[in-house]
Amino acid sequence: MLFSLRYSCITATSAENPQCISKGEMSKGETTRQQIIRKSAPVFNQRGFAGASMHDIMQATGLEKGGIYRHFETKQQLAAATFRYSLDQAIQARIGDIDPRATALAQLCLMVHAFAERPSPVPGGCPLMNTAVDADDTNPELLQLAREGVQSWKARIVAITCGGIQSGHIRSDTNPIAVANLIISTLEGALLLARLEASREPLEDACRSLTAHLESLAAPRP
Amino acid sequence: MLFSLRYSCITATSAENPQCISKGEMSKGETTRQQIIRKSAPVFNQRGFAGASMHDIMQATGLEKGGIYRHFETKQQLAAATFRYSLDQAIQARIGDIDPRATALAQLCLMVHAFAERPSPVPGGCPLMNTAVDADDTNPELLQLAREGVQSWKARIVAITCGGIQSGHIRSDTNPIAVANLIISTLEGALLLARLEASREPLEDACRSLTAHLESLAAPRP
Amino acid sequence: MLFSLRYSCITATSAENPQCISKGEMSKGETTRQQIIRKSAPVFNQRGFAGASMHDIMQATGLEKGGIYRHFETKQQLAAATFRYSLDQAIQARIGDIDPRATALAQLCLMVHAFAERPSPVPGGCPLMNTAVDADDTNPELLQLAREGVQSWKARIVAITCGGIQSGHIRSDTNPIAVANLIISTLEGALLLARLEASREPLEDACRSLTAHLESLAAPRP
Amino acid sequence: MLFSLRYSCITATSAENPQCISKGEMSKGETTRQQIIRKSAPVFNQRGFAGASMHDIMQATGLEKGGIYRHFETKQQLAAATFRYSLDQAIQARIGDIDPRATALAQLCLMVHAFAERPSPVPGGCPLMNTAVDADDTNPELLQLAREGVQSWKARIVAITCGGIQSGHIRSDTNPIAVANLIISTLEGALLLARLEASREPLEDACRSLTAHLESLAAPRP
DNA sequence: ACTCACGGGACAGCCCGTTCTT
DNA sequence: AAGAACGGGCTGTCCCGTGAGT
Repeated sequence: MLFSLRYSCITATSAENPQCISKGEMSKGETTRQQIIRKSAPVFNQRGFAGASMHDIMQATGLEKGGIYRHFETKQQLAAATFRYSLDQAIQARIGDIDPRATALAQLCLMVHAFAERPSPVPGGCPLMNTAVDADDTNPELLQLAREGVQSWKARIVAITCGGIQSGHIRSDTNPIAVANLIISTLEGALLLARLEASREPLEDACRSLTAHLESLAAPRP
Repeated sequence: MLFSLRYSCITATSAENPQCISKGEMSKGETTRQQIIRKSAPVFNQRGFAGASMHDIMQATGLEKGGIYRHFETKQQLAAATFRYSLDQAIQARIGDIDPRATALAQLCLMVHAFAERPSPVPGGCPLMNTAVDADDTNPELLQLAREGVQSWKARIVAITCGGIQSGHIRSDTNPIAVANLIISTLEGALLLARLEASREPLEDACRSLTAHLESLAAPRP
Repeated sequence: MLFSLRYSCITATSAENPQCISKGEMSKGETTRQQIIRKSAPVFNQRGFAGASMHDIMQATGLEKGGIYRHFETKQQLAAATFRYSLDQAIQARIGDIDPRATALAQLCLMVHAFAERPSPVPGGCPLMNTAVDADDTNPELLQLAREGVQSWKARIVAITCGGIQSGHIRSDTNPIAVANLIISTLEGALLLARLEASREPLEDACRSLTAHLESLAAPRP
Repeated sequence: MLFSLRYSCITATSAENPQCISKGEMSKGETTRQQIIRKSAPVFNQRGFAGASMHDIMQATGLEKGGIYRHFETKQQLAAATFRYSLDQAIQARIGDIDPRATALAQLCLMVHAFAERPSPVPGGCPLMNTAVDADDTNPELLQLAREGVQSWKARIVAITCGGIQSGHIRSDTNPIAVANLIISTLEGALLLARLEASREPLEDACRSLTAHLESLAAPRP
């Protein structure tokens, strides 16, 4: 409840032209724009803002510079759009199919498992971590987007936890924010480790640990 | 025991010319080289390899290009040296003063607390995470260094845990690697969150959670 | 007499489609074409050929590029058309209302005063000087137009002077071409000075000097 | 006297590193810098700021971009330096050898003749006129330089005229500023005409007219 | 008749690295 | 050992012009 506003805000910023998607109709230019974003997303996600050149974007999209710059005024704007897209994709892949009618703990467990099991839909790893690290100290705009992204994710977890407390499934002495911090920290950290070691093991360990922790939050049956 | 070899390996790679340091004597050139590394480290750590220009390095070091390229053949080599330096600094700051005669659990707890409480000695955040994210997909050499860094850290935790099991302070059914994965994952993830939110809260939550987890590993008194 | 041909030639080249104007009817396309010229003229006059981009023209006209290129094959052609328009405007503003039945000297004085007192109807200063300076060494076509423009202006002065000589109002030992050269030189130079100093003073000085000079050309009463 | 300050100011700004020239010794870089200015001056003077590309400068100087941008931070700075050089050259060529001990009127006549007879030492015409027209409405910095240039020229004429009045050679009711305005206007305008017509005639006419005017300023012998 | 979309090349400026000089 | 000077190449961006679509 407390965070519903913030959460809705992220969906608004991350969805590119939702009305077009819902209508299923797009103008020629809008289609191209979406294609550019889709094709550019891996480039930025893998190489970072400074490491991705417009030449790379040209190759990835198959368009010439003139064609790209018609749809985005600057590389910065393109990077921002691709980040929103990448984040949106990552969110959809991980929490898109969580049943809101399930128990709060079940929802959280599902979120953790989905995160641990499904690789990032956009090549290059978690866009949130990538952008946070890449943009820190150099690109305030992108950093702000990453900030908003993580806050909305956090808000989502807090909202579910609060719901669980209210419905009596989660112990009332639980701190929702600490739960969110722990889940996100452990998952993102495990992702980093898994990337470096090229192994799924850290993710599985994180998943196990978080699941155990979540179960310990269950309210005792009356 | 199992990991002692690897651990010693990291100290070898991360320490720049330890014999010089121990001797306390350095040639003029070597001093300059160390200065370049020390002054460049924050630049690479904050902006990444592609984002840090030689012009930035020149400003940071106060040297002209010729002066820098006398000591490093390429930007790549300089970046590698600064990464080794940054990582070494980070390790020393966090686990340098851990008493090897303390209990295994005490050592691990101290490590966790030191990590959570002391900021990175090199500005720009954890060099391990930064380099892992920055070098992934673009710079195999730096990526390999980050890989070695995290593996040596992991080996250190595993070694302590194994020691605790052997000495009977840690439950024998404990998986040392899972412990290492969890510690590193949670701490690094919390660091990322803390950076994005500009708050120490995530780190404190991670510290609390890890401490509780470590205490649960204590072997029951006979 | 001698220059009447040349003078009529300038009106032909500088007037855009005079037959349409006389008829008072224009097709849609022709109207648009005229609008483009009218709106683009200040841009070219202020920034020069190389300095005026098609983007500037688009903003000034409110049309897209395609809409402009329908009416002009190249930027060069558009620039030529706008120059002709600007020059025509400037001429009309300065000598449009000179009564051909007045004395030759009166006509010349009026011309001088009109030039000194009325600013260029197209923003950016005298299109003749602008184009001459801008096109010299780089744009032969525009340079030729400027050449024709100044020659026709000169021809006009020469014609009036010759008329004055024939009618006995101007001393017969007067060199009409030198008169034209002096008038044009002094006025254009004063315009340049006035622009640089943002002051009307140079123009007034020039006007005074030319008036005095013209009066000295009056034939002595018999 | 009144304008001596202003006049000295222009010589200060227009002379590039006068101490080096006087000493006759220049470092390698300074020599290159002077060469760049000397070779670039005609390019800017002929094509204008927007019309002159760095590629043109490269061809003219025989240097690569890196070599040029070492000495000038931006194209703008290079253009400013070349303008100062061009103006200085033009001034030296026209009034450099005027004997300050001659009569005021003689000095002015010599100046007029020198201007009319000697072509601009830097190809492309009078840098003052070129820059004034080119920079107006687009380049305030260059415009300001042109402004200062013309003001210093004017100040020079005014100073000579004042000297003539004080020494009794010039009629005391003469307005020095009007004299300066007329001389500059007529000469610059004639230059424009001469350029357009590719003829020296307008310059000769201007010279004749100005000479006559100057003679009319002579104070009557007592 | 005009907008939208795109191509390909040119622009100023910055990049990393090398060489010459001191 | 360090600085000064220079070379090419690459960057993001803007350029003029064309053609499909409405």
